[in-house]
Amino acid sequence: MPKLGMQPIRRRALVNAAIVEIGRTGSLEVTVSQIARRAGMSSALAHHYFGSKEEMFVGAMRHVLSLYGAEVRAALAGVTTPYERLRAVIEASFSPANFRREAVGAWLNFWVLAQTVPGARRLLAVYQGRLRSNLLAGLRPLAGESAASIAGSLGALIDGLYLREALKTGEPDGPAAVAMAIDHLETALARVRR
Amino acid sequence: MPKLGMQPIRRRALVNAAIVEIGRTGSLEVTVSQIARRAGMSSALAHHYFGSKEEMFVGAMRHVLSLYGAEVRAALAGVTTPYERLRAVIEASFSPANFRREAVGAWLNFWVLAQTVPGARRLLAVYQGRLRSNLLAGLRPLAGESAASIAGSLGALIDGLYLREALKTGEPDGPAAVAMAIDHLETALARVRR
Amino acid sequence: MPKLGMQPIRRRALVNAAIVEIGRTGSLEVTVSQIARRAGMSSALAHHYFGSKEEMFVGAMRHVLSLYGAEVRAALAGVTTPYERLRAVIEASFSPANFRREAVGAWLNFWVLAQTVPGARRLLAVYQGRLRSNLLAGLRPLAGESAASIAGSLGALIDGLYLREALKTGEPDGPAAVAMAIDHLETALARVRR
Amino acid sequence: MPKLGMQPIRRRALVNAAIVEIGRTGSLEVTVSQIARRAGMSSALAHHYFGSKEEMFVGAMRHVLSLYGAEVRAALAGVTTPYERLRAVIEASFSPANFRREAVGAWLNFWVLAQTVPGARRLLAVYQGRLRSNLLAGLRPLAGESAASIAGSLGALIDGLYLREALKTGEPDGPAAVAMAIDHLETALARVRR
DNA sequence: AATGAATGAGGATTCATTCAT
DNA sequence: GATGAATGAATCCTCATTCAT
Repeated sequence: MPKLGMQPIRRRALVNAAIVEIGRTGSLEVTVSQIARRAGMSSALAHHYFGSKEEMFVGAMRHVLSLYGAEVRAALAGVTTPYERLRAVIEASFSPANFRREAVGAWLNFWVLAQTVPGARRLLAVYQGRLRSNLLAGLRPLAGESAASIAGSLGALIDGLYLREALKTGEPDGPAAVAMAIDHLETALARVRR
Repeated sequence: MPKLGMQPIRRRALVNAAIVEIGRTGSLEVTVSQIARRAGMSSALAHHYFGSKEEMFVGAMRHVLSLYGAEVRAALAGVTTPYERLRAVIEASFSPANFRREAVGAWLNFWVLAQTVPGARRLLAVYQGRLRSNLLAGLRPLAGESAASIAGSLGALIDGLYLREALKTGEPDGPAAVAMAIDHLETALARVRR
Repeated sequence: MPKLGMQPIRRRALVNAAIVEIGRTGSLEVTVSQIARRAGMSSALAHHYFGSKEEMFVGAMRHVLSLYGAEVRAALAGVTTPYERLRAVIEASFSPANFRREAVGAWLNFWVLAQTVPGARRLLAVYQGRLRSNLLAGLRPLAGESAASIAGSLGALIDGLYLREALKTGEPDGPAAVAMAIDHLETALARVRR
Repeated sequence: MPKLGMQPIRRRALVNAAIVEIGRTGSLEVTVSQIARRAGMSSALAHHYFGSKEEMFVGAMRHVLSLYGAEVRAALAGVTTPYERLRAVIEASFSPANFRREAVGAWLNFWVLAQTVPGARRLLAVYQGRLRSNLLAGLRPLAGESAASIAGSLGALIDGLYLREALKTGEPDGPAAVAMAIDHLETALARVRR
């Protein structure tokens, strides 16, 4: 009987390598060979486990999103008040696990991918939907009918902060981003309360 | 008797064609031949006038930014109060000329380009700098020492609104984007005033 | 306790699968994996039992020829007159066992294979030799010195009928082919007799 | 103004090279590079002028058929009696121009190609149709209602002679093939007349 | 000014084959 | 006996770029 169960190991290795390579070069113009080399295997094997370069990219995107999703879920676990919920969502967005150099660098490229590849588009829609509903859940008790509009601007602000981070040099500054988002949130809530 | 002054005409045609093609496909993976064909000339001529594909892309980016710059300048011409200045900057960002389907679709790709191509990076930095200083000029009289922070979040929000527009289907909704940015601005100012 | 005598079973399965796949696709551009899958085993096992793809093809060819040979032998068993012998050979050529869709589709490809692979060439030569000697054995008593020439044209006609069948759609029509070959034979004999 | 009118020259060179290579190796497993090299150009240029390997093959097939067609037309030009017409068709089939080593070697592969590629299938059908109608035109006056059946067997015989030639070593023997086909024809006609 | 002609370099993908288990 | 794992080698095709005219 042969060595078994390599598939998940290889796929994970490829997905990670893809994220690193995309993040490093800041571009989807990465060759399968590069990714495979970084993942420690031949490009033929990469195709064996993923079928195509595109599917590898979508797999990488899915992985980034699942990391993000896990982070959010974990942060929401210990939450009791609506405000805490909002804070948790925002902090998870800029947590060190997600707001890493590579991940942010890859993230921008995933937006581009979503313009072309339906699978990627779907994933992005799921992400946006979850972010929105998480924000709404926290905002409704605090902002009432203004919740939807605040969720919209807060979501756009978060995306914008990611975008700007992708262009900066040096490591991303998560706390600063959190501070800016929280400030936006509090300012909006303060106005509603009056 | 050679035709005179073809250069600017050809370059403009190519730049426009590049923007359309990038916007249409949502990707930088556009061939020089595609662009040249749309511009009504051979790909050899495209190279003659631009030297390389990359320079064509940078040219396209520069054109988009110069359109934006002109729009802003025009809007600022008739302005007297700081608040009007802020409003003008925001409205120019989402004016029909800039906030077109193609331009927005191309814009996201220019961010990606900036990760790889120094010339593109520089252009993007110039854009960000101008936006920031324009916002600051309007904010300082109204928000004092909070001006910098508000300029930061407002700029990020504007970028985020562009980003989100790139994924939506259908024509961009400029007025809605303006409304959201203005709302953010007024909320922030309201808080400072108290 | 290893399973005993798997080799002939596996080989037969592969040979049949190869014939089906070649016949089905009408081409030698069939992958070992396809054949192995149809034979219900891994491609590695296919190599274990056949050493190489080429040998599998030659094995498939040999099988088709041995089926044909058996058919001829059986038909010749109950034969008494030279004319019956000729008729038997012709009918065996277009018997339902040989003149099946797949077999005919594969057959054309075996001719191509024979251009490249010496083993296949030898097999084809053996087939042609047998056909010729079988025809001659029946023709000599009936046509004397014309036997050789009639055997030649009759053989070419049979091959031609196979060839044409390979391009037609729908199931091969054995009886029609037999009728045409018999007609050729009888016409030739009639002329000789006079 | 650039060098002009290369297209037909290049295409012809490629078509000839393809025929030679297919005939030489006796297989469609010929690389585009091989063909291009023999035609004296890069493989990229071959793709430029033909789009794909398959189209090159179909082009080669079309060329062989057009040569054959021209030969037949020329031979039919000086014909007056039905019998001369038949003789001309047969002789053209085995004329030195068509019955060359390479062309015959390639011919068998075109039959294989026709199993897979619709364009090739169509060409083959056209060839068969023309051959048949040419034979019928000569046979009807001589054989009346037997014309159809004789055309069928004569056509199959011609194809079979080609097929057999493809496997022989050494140069094809046109006259021998002609003799065999003519003999078949005359035998068939002799029988009808009685 | 303009373009058809031409190519080198590269890249995704496939596949026969080998090997460790 | 059997197979998942793995790869080297090859192949088609694309494309930015250059050049002669």
